[in-house]
Amino acid sequence: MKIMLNLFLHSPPHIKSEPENEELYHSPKHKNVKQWSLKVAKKFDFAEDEKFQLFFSYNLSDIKPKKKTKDKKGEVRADGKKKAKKEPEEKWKWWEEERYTDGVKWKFLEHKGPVFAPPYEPLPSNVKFYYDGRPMKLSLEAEEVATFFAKMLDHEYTTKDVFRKNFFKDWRKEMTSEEKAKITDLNKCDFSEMNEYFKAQSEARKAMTKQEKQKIKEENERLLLEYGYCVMDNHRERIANFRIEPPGLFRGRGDHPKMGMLKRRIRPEDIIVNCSKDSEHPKPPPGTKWKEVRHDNKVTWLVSWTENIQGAIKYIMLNPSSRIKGEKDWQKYETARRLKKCVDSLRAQYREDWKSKEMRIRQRAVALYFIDKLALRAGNEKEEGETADTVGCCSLRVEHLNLYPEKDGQEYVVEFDFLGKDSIRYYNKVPVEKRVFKNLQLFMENKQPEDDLFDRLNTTILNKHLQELMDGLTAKVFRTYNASITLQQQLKELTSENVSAKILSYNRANRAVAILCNHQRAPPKTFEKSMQNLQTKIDAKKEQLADAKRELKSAKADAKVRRDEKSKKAVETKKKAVQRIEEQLMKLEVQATDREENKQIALGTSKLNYLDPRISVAWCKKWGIPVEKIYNKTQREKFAWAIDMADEDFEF
DNA sequence: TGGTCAACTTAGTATTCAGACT
DNA sequence: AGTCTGAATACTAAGTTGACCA
Repeated sequence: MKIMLNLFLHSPPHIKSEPENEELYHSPKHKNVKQWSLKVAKKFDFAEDEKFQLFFSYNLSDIKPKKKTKDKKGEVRADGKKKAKKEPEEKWKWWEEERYTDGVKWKFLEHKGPVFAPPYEPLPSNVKFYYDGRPMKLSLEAEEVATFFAKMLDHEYTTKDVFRKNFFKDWRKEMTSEEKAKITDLNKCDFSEMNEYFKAQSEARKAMTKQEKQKIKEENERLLLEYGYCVMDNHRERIANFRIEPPGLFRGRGDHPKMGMLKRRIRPEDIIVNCSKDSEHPKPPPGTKWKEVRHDNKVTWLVSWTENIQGAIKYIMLNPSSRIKGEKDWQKYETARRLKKCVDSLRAQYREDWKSKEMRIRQRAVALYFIDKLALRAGNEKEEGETADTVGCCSLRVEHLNLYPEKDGQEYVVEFDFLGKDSIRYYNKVPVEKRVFKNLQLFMENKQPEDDLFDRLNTTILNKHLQELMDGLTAKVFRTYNASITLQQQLKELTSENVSAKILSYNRANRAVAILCNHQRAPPKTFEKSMQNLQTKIDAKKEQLADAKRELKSAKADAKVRRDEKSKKAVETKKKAVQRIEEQLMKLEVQATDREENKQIALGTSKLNYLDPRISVAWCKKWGIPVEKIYNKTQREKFAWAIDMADEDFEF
């Protein structure tokens, strides 16, 4: 199994040092061997995953069950013979294999560990920091933190009080006692020279020659090849995030009390490595140690560390295309489909519960109604002052809704206005059933605006209840279910004739879901401009159309006078031209509509996380639309299981 | 019963890339 | 070839859920 690596380890011929100024901070050990073996690989044009094998102790083709026998690696390479071009290797269909049942996530796991952030590079001496108008040389530690702030100067974050306060407090912790004594007021700090330096740097980066850019690209590819994959149970799998988050200033979303705090640098001593006992364990950089190496095959992560802002654990895990993520995703949609089967009786049940004598049951039932009807999130309690003040269903407060017995010609209207996940505003006016309305009035009676709406309910209680109604049912299943069923229904309703119109319909259906789930985005910075460009195009096209019509008219007149074949033909040609231009115009207008409607709506999140991909795949197959029109490469990789297994009859 | 922690999914935004346009 | 733009990807914050413990 370890043939390859050993072979190379024993006989590296003159190990030419790698090109200078290469950023090899991440792969300090063995680099020459790897460097060399990579060169060999390139020279001989080995297939990609053969290159990959150079880095691992594990020889995939020895164990891959389905692969036809290939020649033994060792021999081929030993004599340096060029291999036949790899035939496109068939993709592993994990969805056709048996799954683990007992909570075991894998039997074998080998990887190379994380890639650390590059070390801090001190500023050149001509780039100065000024305090109170006078230049001041900072210690390395203080300087590094100062650069984090300097880089953000153009961002409005740095104008916020909380951000500045948190930053300054953490910055001072990094200062020497002299610096601390001197630097007492952030307002007297002048980072502008540093800021300009970084701007110049990024300009310089943009202005690099092709060659230089190419070199960086190649280095990144090499890094990806070595650190970007692991071996899990006989298969090479892509890792999602193999780089450790670099230090910097914490940027929370919304009104976050911790914005501006220093996110500290992660060292090997902070890292817990998870892999199998019998794998080749990743090595920490020379002179360092891992915090711990464990072998827990009941979890999916490869590396973890504790972050210092919230004390949360961060993980390195696999890509969505991996078996371990794919199975879970598939399972999620199967749970949602089971909900479909029982949702009617479940709805009947909570409607009954609106009448319950018990307050807790009424609250539970009304909350569930919101989760079902409005696709609200569960809404866990959060620690006050630790995070932005956001809520979900169970954590709604009285101040987040207004009740209108009658509004805009509708009865029993509830107006929601609150900040949800990521501090995205949820605003909605919905007519509800009378019983719900009465219940809400009751829940809000004698309460202050900042009191909980559902004071007898939390997510634990709700999910316990749901679990009793259906195995595997939790609040978030409703979001998945409602999103997917909405897509399916909309696709049935909206579909139209030609391909581009169909794709517009698909986007519309997708958009209906995004609106349901309140997936918003900031309007792109270039939005107005790009709309304008499109409008210019449309105007030009209109003019072109007018011209074409004029020409057609005169051709007709001409034909009337001349009455010969040639002029008749000319009329036909002009007619065609008008038609063609009309179509083009329509297409542009459709595009403009699509874009306008999408201004503040993000389709990606629902597409990636809520819509059963089999619905989309089935739709594509039914209408002969290439799946590439709907899913890009990454998405096709993530949804490979669905693309392979769904036929046009698939019903969610 | 409530609090904490761990593990995992979901989320918007910043950055990079690629290809259309000039 | 250089620039501009939208799409793809990278990044990492912010949720949900369930287990465990007192």
